[in-house]
Amino acid sequence: MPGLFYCLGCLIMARKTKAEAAATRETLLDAAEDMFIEHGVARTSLNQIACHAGMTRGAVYWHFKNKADLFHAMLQRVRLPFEDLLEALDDPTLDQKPLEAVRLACLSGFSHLEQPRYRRVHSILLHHCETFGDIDPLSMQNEMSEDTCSALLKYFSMAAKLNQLRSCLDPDTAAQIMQAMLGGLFHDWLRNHEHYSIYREGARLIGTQLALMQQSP
Amino acid sequence: MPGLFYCLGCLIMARKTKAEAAATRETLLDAAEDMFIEHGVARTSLNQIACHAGMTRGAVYWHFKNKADLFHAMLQRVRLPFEDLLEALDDPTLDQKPLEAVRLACLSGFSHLEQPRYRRVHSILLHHCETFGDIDPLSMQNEMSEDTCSALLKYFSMAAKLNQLRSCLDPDTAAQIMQAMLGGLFHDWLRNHEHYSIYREGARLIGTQLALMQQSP
DNA sequence: TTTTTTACATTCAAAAGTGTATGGATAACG
DNA sequence: CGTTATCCATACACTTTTGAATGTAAAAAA
Repeated sequence: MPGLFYCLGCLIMARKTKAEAAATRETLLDAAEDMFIEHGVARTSLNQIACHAGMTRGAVYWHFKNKADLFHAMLQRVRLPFEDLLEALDDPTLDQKPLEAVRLACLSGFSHLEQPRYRRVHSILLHHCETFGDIDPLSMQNEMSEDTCSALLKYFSMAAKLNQLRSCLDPDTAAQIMQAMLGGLFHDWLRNHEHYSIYREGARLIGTQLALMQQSP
Repeated sequence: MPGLFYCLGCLIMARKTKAEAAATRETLLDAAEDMFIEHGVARTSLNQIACHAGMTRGAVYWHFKNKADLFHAMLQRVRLPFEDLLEALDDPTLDQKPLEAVRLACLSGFSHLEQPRYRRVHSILLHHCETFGDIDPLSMQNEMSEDTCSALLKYFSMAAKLNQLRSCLDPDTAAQIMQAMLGGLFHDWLRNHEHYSIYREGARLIGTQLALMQQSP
């Protein structure tokens, strides 16, 4: 346990190695997640974060410029789930089955979301922070929505061309309906993730919805 | 202009009539809505609210116990939209057309939401406040979701009994899908209400979705 | 090895916000 | 018409939080 000893009755924490310093940075971000979820972003002070991590504000101000900088670092530890969702859509074997591609992309997104760190950070973004500093969670949500909707539109258009979409359903409307469903599921599950698995329930709902949208052969 | 004059170089505001006092209370609540939407609930001080209303904190502390009390009063100026939605479902002429009842209930909810005060307060609840005092917006959202879902389930069950629901779709799943859609639409529109009308777009999407769910005769 | 930089803890000053106490003119009431 | 309670502004004490300054022992560099 290097660098830990007493000096004049006061506990002195000496310099850490680079690896140790990086670890304390992660510890601080973990502690910030905890406090943000429990008390909200605005109502947790940097001192609360430092204490919960077993340190003082000195550590926080060394690793981060201020609270907004720490918040930004916390966000950058996770990638947005819908990017993964879009990634999974790039499967060449699904070119002839666009609705199946949408289904698998949703499943991929759900499974990413169930990882604790992803879930916690997105819960903070959606439910535990107001507009804060240079970070506007609403515009971030809007970006996610637009990305999702445009990707969905692309695949629903393919489905329409392949005559796999019900004739009464145009691709735009299909994409909007699906995007609203995904957003609703997302918000709902983040509010009470301990009650059910978004992977299981989401898969079931998305599956039946896609079946409703599909042109019966 | 009663009760307004100068005294020793300092502007003195004398006692108002009861009607005037009630008006300043409303003015304070309006100002609070403005500031909450612009800066978030946690990051607006009572002084900012008072200044934006053209008064001082004295007025705020006279009409409200503290910030949480003011927030609660702001919420009580609007009723929750899904209560109206449930209200509209109580139409006896629709007993034989439960899916149509659901559609009309959604329309009723949408039209209520487009009233500025409803929209603003719900926008604050969903997007501009963290858990605050004795008010937990997440549990309020959960209550709204559960109420909506149980009402939807009731009517989708009726539809199933009347053989108006597609056979591949059980009432529970139908209610969950519809509730996710409504929640997604709700969040989406509150994020950028200036871009479209939830009444028009919502009506269109809900209509096609219900058509997808309906058993073709 | 010597010097410099790092990785924090501690301390301090300043600002902001809250709650309360006080004052004061007048509307409301008897 | 006199009294009282009201409606709000002002002033004060207190707490909380922030950002910066300082100290320091060891890691890292020279």
